[in-house]
Amino acid sequence: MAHPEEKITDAELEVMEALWAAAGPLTLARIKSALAEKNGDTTKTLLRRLCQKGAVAQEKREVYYYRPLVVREELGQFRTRRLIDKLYAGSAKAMVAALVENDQLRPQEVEELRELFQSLWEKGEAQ
Amino acid sequence: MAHPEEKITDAELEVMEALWAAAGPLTLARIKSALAEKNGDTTKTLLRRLCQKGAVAQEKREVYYYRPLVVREELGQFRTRRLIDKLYAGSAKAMVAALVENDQLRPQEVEELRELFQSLWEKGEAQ
DNA sequence: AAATACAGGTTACAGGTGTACCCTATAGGT
DNA sequence: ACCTATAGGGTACACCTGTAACCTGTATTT
Repeated sequence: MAHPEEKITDAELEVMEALWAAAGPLTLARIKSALAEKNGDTTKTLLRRLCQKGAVAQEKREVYYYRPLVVREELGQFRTRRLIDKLYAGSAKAMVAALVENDQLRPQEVEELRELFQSLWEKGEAQ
Repeated sequence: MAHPEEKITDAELEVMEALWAAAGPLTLARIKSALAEKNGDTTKTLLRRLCQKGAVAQEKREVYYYRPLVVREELGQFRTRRLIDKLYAGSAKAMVAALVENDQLRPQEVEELRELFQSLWEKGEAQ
């Protein structure tokens, strides 16, 4: 699959979270316990689908080990971009402004972002 | 439906866009031409589903007029919050930082956001 | 050894989603 | 008056998604 990011569903994302959270490849047993799933068969299905989609690789040892092929940050970027395009007319700034407008940022975060944009801007001015 | 925002699909969103873009309620004919749809029947289905979901209201005159019940900005906020929770560990700041990191903001926008956060911060310091 | 647990592989199945067809009545064009 | 387009209402259908059952062979427990 060219862009596995596009196709990862909500339930599949939970499995990806387990894989991302781990230091290395995980067995099915580890994934299931990480997810504390009632019926582990569901996890098996999700893993199979993720492999089909190219979002996860399986490595055969005594037992299969699973490893994420999609990077969490890239998925975040992809989803964010898509959201901006669909609901903020393509303007990332519009989304950030809406976050401010809707009080989604704590004072502490406002302060940190102020510093971030300040230093970014100084860098821009410098050249 | 309690939260129609949760359930609006991609295809349905196109119809919502047409309704949001208009000044007032639209007829099916107007919506179809706004969407320039090959097969207008699909739009009929989407409109019907949106009405069922409580995202759109129909008003009977000589012919039905359709009006959005979901507000674009609220849908944006809802989707954004969900994305932040799922892929940025609930931190809006992390998402904004990622936008910066991934060069999703034009210099002009950086400047505007710098001013925005600067004035926000000054307001915060003031009290 | 018998019983249990479970990985790997396959199949199932209900509900959601995108896309579309059919039918009927009516309105507008010729 | 007749033809054509189409709104409104219903139905269809393949694919996706969440959830899970079944089977078989092997490994672990008792």
